[in-house]
Amino acid sequence: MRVRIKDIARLAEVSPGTVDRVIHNRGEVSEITRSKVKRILQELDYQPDILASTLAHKRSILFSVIMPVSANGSDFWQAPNLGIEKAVKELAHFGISVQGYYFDMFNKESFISCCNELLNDKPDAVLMAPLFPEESVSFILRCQSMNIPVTIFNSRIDEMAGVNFIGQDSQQSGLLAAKLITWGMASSGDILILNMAGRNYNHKHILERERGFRSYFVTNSLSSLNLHTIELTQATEEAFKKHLDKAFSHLRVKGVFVTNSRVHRVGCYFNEMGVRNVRLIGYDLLPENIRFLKEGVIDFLISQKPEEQGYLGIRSLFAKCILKTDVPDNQFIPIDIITRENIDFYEYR
Amino acid sequence: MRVRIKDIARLAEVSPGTVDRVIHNRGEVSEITRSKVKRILQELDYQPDILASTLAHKRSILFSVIMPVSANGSDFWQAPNLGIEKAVKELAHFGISVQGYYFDMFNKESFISCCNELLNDKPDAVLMAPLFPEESVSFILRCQSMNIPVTIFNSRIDEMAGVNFIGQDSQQSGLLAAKLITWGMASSGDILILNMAGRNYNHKHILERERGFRSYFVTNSLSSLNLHTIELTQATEEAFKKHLDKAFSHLRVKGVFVTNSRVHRVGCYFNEMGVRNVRLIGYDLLPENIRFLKEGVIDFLISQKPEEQGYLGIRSLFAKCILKTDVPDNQFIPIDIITRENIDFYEYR
DNA sequence: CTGAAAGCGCTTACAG
DNA sequence: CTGAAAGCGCTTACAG
Repeated sequence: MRVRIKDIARLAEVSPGTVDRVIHNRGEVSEITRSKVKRILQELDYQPDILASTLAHKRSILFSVIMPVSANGSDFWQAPNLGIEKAVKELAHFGISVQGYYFDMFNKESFISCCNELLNDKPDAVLMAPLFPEESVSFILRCQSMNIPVTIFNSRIDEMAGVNFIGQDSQQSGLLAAKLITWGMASSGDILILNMAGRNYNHKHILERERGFRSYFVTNSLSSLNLHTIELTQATEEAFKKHLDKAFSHLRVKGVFVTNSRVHRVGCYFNEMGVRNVRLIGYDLLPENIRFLKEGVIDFLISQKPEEQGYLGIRSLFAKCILKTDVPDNQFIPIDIITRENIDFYEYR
Repeated sequence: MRVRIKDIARLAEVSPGTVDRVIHNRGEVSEITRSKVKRILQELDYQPDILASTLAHKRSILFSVIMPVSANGSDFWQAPNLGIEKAVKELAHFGISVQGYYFDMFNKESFISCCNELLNDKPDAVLMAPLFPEESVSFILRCQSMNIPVTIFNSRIDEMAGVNFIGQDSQQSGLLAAKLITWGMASSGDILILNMAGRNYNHKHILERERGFRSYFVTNSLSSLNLHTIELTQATEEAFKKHLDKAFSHLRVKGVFVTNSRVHRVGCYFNEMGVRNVRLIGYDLLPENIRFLKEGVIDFLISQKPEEQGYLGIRSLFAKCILKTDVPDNQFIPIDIITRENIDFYEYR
């Protein structure tokens, strides 16, 4: 039979109310009874019944999520919401609700005002995509001073005590991309690395992917393949085409690695120019990318599983706030390899 | 504010007890009040508070799991238990406990006696790996006559109303294996398909993988690659070696596809005989397989995610018994592609 | 600093 | 066939 507060109370010769005060460190208990109750709690390994607890509370818990607003077209930032909704549905019985705060990822001010708004609403915990490193750190410090736990996802910032991270190992994903793009590649030639982030906002992420990608060629002595990084950040459509035209006319391009989700733009280029037999690999299951994957233009996509990141993010806050269980400092998301043959089984449920 | 039984009772001018009787079809209610209460329940879209409900019940729910005992060495059948335990931990607050019944997968009698034992314990729901198709069907029928919901996992049996399935699309996984083994394969040659199931018990599964694998070569007109199926079911170590020796001396073997988790045996053979540059692909993240994957002897492993199957299995029973929500007839597990570059992120958590 | 009592929303005997 | 009361384990005013 499970140990109840009532049992502890009887053994400690106090009332249930007092036991409750001890359990939750509410004070107003003499040191002597406190230690006595504490001892018995430990001896019997008392575990609270969180169903009864949440039922009695009848308070509702607010989790706040702060991340970029999903831009038109590239709706990568819409995906986490699917996972968040799933988690909320599962946990709705515990009186959990979620409030989202969406900032413009190219506008630091909008991030800061989101942060302020969020703190005004006094959430019980925060899940955040820390796109602006410095501002994120100072925001986290503010949260911590208000005793609000924080979990970050998608991109990392420097280690901070008490902050949990959920996301992918970017460098390893680049290394995996290199394995896939070179696997069984017979002849020598050139491989392009295309960086075309919307802007520099998340550079660390992207750089790590490229670093991982390049390291594979060094480790495996693939010197017959030449790597060329092309920076297309903020490139116009015209500049984009010009760069690729130049590369394809001067080099024997065997493969193209796009370091983010814009790989569909290269897919378009391939189709327009009739490029064939050039391997193409990039990130994220955007609808445009999936289309090219199914057509056979894109060979592999690496998924960051943004939905799962959102899901695990909320579960992480739940564990911290309600269950009071330990949460791992870092939860690394698997690096899923998606092809036209298995894509159908990766729709988020 | 959430609608409570009390609210319904007041509106229907009856007592909470009567509302409860209507909600759970307990009978002992006059048709006239029943329909009145029913109407109001629907109008207000009453949703029970399952926390309060389980707290008041104070009964415990028993889920039974029936699957093969994990054989020595090949512990594929140990993996589902990890997921099951994870689910039970998450749901422990709802008073759920799990009892496992393990049969010898080569012994039909042991399966049948497991079934009988299980039913004696009168579980609230059953999760089962239906290795013996006919006996499984008759067992399911017995469960259904006792109003015990059933979810099956890993392998399918013919469609049965009310039975939910969780598992992988075997044919598609074979097709994926073909894509990976041929991707960028330059020259012509031979490809071996090795069937070495312990016995014929799960033949359908295996056959579908082979069928999917072969279909890829037809669809993509890969006629320069010749496929050879080698049956090694129940082969001794000696026969195994003899078959492979023969194949490797007569054919220009470019790749080997093992249709189940025994791919590590081929890995051993490769190491012993110094076989190099032959692609090797198989199933499941057994420790022996992972070792060869990390060494670069096995190129790809396809994971059936047995842990996730177990996890989803229990969640499926939970949804049916406690939440009373709809559960999809078929839940297809993603077909994960595992390489030495991403294996580290696929340990089950 | 401590205890008795009422309540969270649902369920379960029991009485009529 | 129906209702009033007690209880699940925990929390929260309130009284002392």
